[in-house]
Amino acid sequence: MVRTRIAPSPTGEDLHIGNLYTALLNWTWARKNNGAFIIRIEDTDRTRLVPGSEEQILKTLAAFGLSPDEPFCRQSERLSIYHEYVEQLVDKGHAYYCFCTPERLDTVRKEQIAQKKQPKYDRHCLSLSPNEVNEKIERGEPHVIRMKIPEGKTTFHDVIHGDITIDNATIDDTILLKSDQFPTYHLAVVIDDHLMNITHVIRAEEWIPSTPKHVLLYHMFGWQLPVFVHTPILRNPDKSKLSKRKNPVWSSWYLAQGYLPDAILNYFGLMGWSHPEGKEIFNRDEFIRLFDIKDIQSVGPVFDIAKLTWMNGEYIRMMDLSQLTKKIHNFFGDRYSIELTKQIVPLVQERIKTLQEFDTYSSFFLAAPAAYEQDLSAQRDLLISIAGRLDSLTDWTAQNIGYVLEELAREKSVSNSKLFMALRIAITGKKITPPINESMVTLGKTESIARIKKAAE
RNA sequence: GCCGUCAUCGUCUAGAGGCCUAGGACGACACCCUUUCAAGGUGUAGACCGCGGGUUCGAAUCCCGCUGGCGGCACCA
Repeated sequence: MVRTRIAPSPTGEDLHIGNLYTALLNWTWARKNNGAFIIRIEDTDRTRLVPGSEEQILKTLAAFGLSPDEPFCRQSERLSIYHEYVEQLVDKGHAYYCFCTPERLDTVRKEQIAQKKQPKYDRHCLSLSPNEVNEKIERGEPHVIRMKIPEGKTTFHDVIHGDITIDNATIDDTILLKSDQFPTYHLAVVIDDHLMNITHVIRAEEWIPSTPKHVLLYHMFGWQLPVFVHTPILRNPDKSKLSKRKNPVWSSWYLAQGYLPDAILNYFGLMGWSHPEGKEIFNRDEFIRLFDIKDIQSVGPVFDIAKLTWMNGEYIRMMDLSQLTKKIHNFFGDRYSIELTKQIVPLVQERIKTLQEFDTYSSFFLAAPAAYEQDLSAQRDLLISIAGRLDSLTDWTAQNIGYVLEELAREKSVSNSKLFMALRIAITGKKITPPINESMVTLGKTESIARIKKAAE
């Protein structure tokens, strides 16, 4: 049975968008194989813990419909398990206690760098006798447990990258258990993935360099290796790893902007993977059916928000009116009444790319413009004529409005373009708006004419 | 610096030796439509497949080297 997982750290304000991408891949692979997708909170870094982060991450995942098949777990509640296993490693001679202070470590590292050598622990504490170790522990000296990297080379297979070999000499005697008795990622991830029967470790490729450590640990424990799948990492436009300095990275930011979960996930489906028929728009079921981890490309794609925005617009366009109306009304709370929303949605559905954009198109329905995007001083006479003509209109429909205004333009020898632009600015204050005649119907005759007269002042 | 990894239009990608004078999508641009801006429709430009060698009758596709990008080198994950 296929079992996948994602292992977010509650050290940020929300789920990182890159983690959402990995979550999608893991979730999809589990779904495709009728397996299980689980969430494990990796909260072993007590200093970077952010309150509320875990809750937000879980909430975001749920909002995207990537819910786990089992209750989530926290590494901080599994400390005794890590202690038990790391002791096994010490007993077998695969790990050792280290009492070096951070200051000494720092000094050693700086010397190594100055000598242009690779910064690596110098195994200062490896020579300690068992008695010395016991004495130091009894005395309460702070200590960590380090992995004793054996000589040789380590090779592992990755579904996307093929065989990867690393010389063990380049691997540091990594800390497995920190002085606060919490495990480091390397120890915890191996133990948990094994104990939780994870079959496929699908994670970002930034983990490739530390995978040999994990492989070594599996060997030391005598455990079977999972399948490793190192996925490309999403990039900023400058190709660096996606970061919050250069891009919005918190998943719920996209939700708050009015991007739809399905559109975002569909967009991610195009990152490093492509539909066999070249289709751009496809739903989750189709993705599950066609997706295969072996087809993922190894290049790190740039996260292109312009294409995401286009795709989101396509999703909005595909929604039926009542569904979209409900969604927009919920999105804005009481800012737009359900009745008003219902009237506006048909006017803007084709043009909005995000739910948030609804507001930029529609805010003039709520209040008369406070400012005009274009100067109307040269159009006063024209506006007054428009107001007069509309005032005499008895049947207030979009068609009639269009008819009389077109007639007015002809009489005045003014281009439609000019007349309607002046009207548009007068009514909405903006240059880009929903169809103006229909908008005026929604706004009502009295209000519309009042706005035109005001603009002519 | 050391280790690893990757390399097709600005971006996402198709391409697994001849179907490629390299296809699609986003974006850009142009035109059309039009009771208007936008939206929509149509079309155009855009990669000599990072560079240099090889293998082959034939290479974007295979091999080698180089260069460049990216990632990693914490008591962070």
